[in-house]
Amino acid sequence: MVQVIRRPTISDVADAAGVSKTAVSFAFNRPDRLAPDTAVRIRSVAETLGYRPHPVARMLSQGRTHTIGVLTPQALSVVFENPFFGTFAAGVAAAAEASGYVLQFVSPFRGSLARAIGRASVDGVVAIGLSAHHPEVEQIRKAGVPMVLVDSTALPTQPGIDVDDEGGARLAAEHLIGLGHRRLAVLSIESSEEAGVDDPGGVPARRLRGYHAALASAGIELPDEAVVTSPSTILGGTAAFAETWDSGLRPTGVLAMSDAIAIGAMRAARERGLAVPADLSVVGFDDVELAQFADPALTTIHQPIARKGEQAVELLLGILEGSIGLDQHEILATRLVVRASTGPAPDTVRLTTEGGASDQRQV
Amino acid sequence: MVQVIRRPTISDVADAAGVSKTAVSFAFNRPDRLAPDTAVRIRSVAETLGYRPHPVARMLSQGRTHTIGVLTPQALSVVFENPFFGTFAAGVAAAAEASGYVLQFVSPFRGSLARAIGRASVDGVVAIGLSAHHPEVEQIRKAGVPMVLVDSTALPTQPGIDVDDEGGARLAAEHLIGLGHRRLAVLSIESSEEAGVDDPGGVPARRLRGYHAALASAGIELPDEAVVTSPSTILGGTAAFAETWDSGLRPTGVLAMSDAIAIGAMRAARERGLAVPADLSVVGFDDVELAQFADPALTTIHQPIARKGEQAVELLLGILEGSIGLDQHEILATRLVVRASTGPAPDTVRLTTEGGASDQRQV
DNA sequence: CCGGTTTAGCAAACCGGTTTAGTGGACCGT
DNA sequence: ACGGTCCACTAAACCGGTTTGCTAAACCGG
Repeated sequence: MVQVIRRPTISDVADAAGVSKTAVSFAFNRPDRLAPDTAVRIRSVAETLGYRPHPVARMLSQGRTHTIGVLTPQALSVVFENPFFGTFAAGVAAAAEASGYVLQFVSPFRGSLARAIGRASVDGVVAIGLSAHHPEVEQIRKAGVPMVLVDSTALPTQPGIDVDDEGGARLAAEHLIGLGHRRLAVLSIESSEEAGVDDPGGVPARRLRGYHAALASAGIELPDEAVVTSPSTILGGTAAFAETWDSGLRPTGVLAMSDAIAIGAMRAARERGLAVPADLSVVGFDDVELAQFADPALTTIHQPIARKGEQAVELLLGILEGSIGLDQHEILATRLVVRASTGPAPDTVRLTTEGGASDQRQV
Repeated sequence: MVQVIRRPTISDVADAAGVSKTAVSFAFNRPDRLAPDTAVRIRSVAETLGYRPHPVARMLSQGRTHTIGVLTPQALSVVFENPFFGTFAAGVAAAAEASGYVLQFVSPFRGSLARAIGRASVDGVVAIGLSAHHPEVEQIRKAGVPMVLVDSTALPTQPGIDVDDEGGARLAAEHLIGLGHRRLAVLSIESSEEAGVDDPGGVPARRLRGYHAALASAGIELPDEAVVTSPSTILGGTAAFAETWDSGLRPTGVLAMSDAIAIGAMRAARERGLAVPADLSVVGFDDVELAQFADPALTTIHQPIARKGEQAVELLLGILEGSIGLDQHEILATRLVVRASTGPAPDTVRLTTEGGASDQRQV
């Protein structure tokens, strides 16, 4: 009912032009194998008939779909709400579009990513935030689908793209330490997968190591209760800082593992009468677009989010055409971006400057 | 080279189980047509062989892809950066996932959407922000691909989902008028397509009509130079307000056609020493997540962005299975959400309250 | 004028499933 | 013992392209 007029097939064109199916196929794909004027004639017949090669049929016979899948460990309905993912997807899309590839998003189907992959018609896959030790990764690899892991553990036999999370985290902590902060709190993020929370190769663990490294070499202690984990959202950050503060901790600096959490934390701080950065310094992570528009503008660790997406598909396409080995692994640099949410520690202020931060409530 | 181990086909399973291809197909799709134990046996053989039906082959023979396309008039690399689109996509994804459909995003290929659709393997399409008068819409319809237009002109023969832009805009304007504002500026958005800027059915035109309607019935004039258009981004809003203010206009209220523009305008206002809402009231449009986290929290017109996406695919799926006619068109409600970015007009303040807004700089 | 090479185009196999139209045997009532 | 149903399963056609191997004609130099 829906499709009244049958779409013309290659046979229709062949008949109308008085040639074989082969000739029509050649007219589109290998014009050099036809006399020039024949090719032109066939194409014009095809045009008047409104013929378009059926993409699915073409996929089947060529054995390639010209589609790359983006694998997410969470449902798409949650993942698309995340601006970080949006930027990553934009990068993926840019590279895919440039190479004429189409994008398909793949999320767990009835609880299983492997099942979902089986239903997807893709040449290869870019997986974001999927732990390399995830049990399904092995299944997918066995299924023979080339895959690039982004933000995952570096695995020798598995191509991947990462950023220098540990180095970035260290920069963040060193920045606060350099400003005189000694009492710090870490607002950690939940790993996107259930099992991965304490995956030693996961992003949260890597960032935590970076924080620890900087603190250790400055001889600063980070008590366990000063590390609290929450979902990487503004509300999550608000709740996490509230929990920290209300439990009696009085940090002068906050190391947040995402910008969303950092912004939420600033909100909670303001609600408690704290001024940022006069009373509390906050440094985020990721440098999403929003970070520069926050109030105050957020000091954070920049990572090339979109670039990660581009690199991932470039790597994947290289693997698909066989020009790149499977052991390729790239680590992109992170850097500190100082904006307005960090400043000298309150204690230090009294010693070095005078005035400045007005409303100090130290404990 | 890449795919060393050939993926098992239905014939492999048939041979291994000593049955016909048909039987294997039935074992998966119509178990009732097989003796129960045979079906079980076949499935277990398939399992041990690691057989998964080839999705592309299945698409070809069934004539359905179980994929719905999301059509965007701009490149995906720009569209994914837009939080509004992210929320819309989340809604689309929620409905698609619930029905077991896969998502494919389709953007112009070599400048043409029709070309892109021709390359896409989808059962139907949800188009966002595509003018119904766009020349390509007709091409796509002729191609026989069912399509639901979102945020487009209502066309009698074309199913669509819209929100009450005009009514929402009127609410926004009435809100400011009710607060005593008389000198207003409108920050308009560029239509997503080049041609559509002055499409009388487009979203910007509809919202502008709503503003005008409210102003007209209050007897307030809106000079042409008080309507300025910019891209729907924070920076766009900053620039637009700057342009307005620096050209000598001194509005006490701003009607922004998107939240991003509103937030940008607040930023520009603050840079000029204006306090929001004491000196300037700003009302946005859309109610994206960010609106509630802006400082001050943004008064805006709420529209059900994600719900629009859900409705669109529900409508599309209904059309695909033939249970819904092609003339269906839904208009979702909008409503005013009052937060902290609007308040009494400065002039009025002196008359009705005393004190309150401190730092008034009227001209 | 002749054997060898190129050129232009075609028939048929193939990709991996689904679906239609049977087929042979078991079971049934009479 | 016999015609009719049912049941369990299969052979072959089909979806709409691409690709391989081949043939007949045109072209070539000697």
